[in-house]
Amino acid sequence: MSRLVMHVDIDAFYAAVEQRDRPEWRGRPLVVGAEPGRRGVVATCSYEARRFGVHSAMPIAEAVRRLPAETVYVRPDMARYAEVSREIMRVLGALSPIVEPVSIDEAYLDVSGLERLVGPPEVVARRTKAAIREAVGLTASVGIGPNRLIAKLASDARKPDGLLVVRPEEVRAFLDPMPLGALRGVGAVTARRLEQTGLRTVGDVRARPLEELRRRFGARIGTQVHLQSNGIADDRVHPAAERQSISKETTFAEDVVDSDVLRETLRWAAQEVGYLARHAARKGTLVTLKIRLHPFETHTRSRTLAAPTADDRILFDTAWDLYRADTHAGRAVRLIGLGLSGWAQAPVQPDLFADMESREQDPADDRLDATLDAIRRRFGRHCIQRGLSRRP
DNA sequence: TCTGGGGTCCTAGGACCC
DNA sequence: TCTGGGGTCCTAGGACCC
Repeated sequence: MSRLVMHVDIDAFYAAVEQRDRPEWRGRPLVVGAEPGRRGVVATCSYEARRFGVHSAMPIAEAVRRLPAETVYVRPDMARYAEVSREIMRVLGALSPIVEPVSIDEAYLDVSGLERLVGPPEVVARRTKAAIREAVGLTASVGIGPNRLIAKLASDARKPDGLLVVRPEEVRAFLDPMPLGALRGVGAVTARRLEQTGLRTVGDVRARPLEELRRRFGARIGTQVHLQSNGIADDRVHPAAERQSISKETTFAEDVVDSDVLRETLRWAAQEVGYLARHAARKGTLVTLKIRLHPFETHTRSRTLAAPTADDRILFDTAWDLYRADTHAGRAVRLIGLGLSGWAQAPVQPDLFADMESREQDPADDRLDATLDAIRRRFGRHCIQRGLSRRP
């Protein structure tokens, strides 16, 4: 029996919450993000704003230039969004016992067993959308497919308020026309590299031999794009994984040279990180200082401690020491912050193969297993690390 | 145009050990 | 005097995701 994965994504989440709670903002361009006139970017914007070409991660100054005067700008209210998110995840938990939240407004669900209980995938998807709308008054886009990749692309394909089910026999036709950036792990840099060799769509990648892709782009990326272009991806859904690190950083309104300001900012970050770590019942051994210098040059400096800690004072002393010892000390600083990781008793992360080999054999896994076996035979047992699996 | 903040994972060189 | 091979840890940087 093949698995059925559903991806749920709330449309323009932060902006939708704001418009839901302030009716006078509905129907108007709305931006949630940095304050206009200061440094920062758009976190999310309403669909009315997207019509002007504005999108997430766009510098706020550029958004202001593009948007009309009646645009509403609001700062994010994370506590409120988190509350709405918890309610949405609760609703999803009532639909399937296997829910994996991937961010504040997105989740994967294993809906394999729901056919007999609820009905065909389309019905499951419609019910999900209706339940979310009823519970929190927001619209969601929902995609269902044989694995995470296809489910995610299916939910993206009909946004906003979308619904799409892609069946196994439809996967290739669905994927082939997509741009390379649709594949997981292919961002701007990799997409450019792929395009330089004449590859433009997922179908183009699928038409190339695996060996060539591996030779040109490296074992990891080559194998990943090959598998994905054939519609092969992780179909497992697991409950939330543990956090691997906790960090706090801030960008100054203007670049800072005053070391007192840097020191006190680092002290604040250490207190925040220490507090969060203690509340997560975590102690870490790796302290990482992050600085971004003028104009936009990022560096990290880290130190492994002899004993795990969640102590503000130790975090601050370590980070400040790293800063003072750094050759860049004294230059104008745009951003400073620190992180803590390397938890005591770190959870073991099985790699993709280990997990697949220990898994109970399922006839529907044959195609995936055959492909992986072939790759293993040709390139050695350890040629694929984690990578298609985004969570332990 | 001028680039947030919070994360994950991978790579690669050097140290160090056997 | 010149020089193994494998494994793991540490550190810095970078691609990518939401």
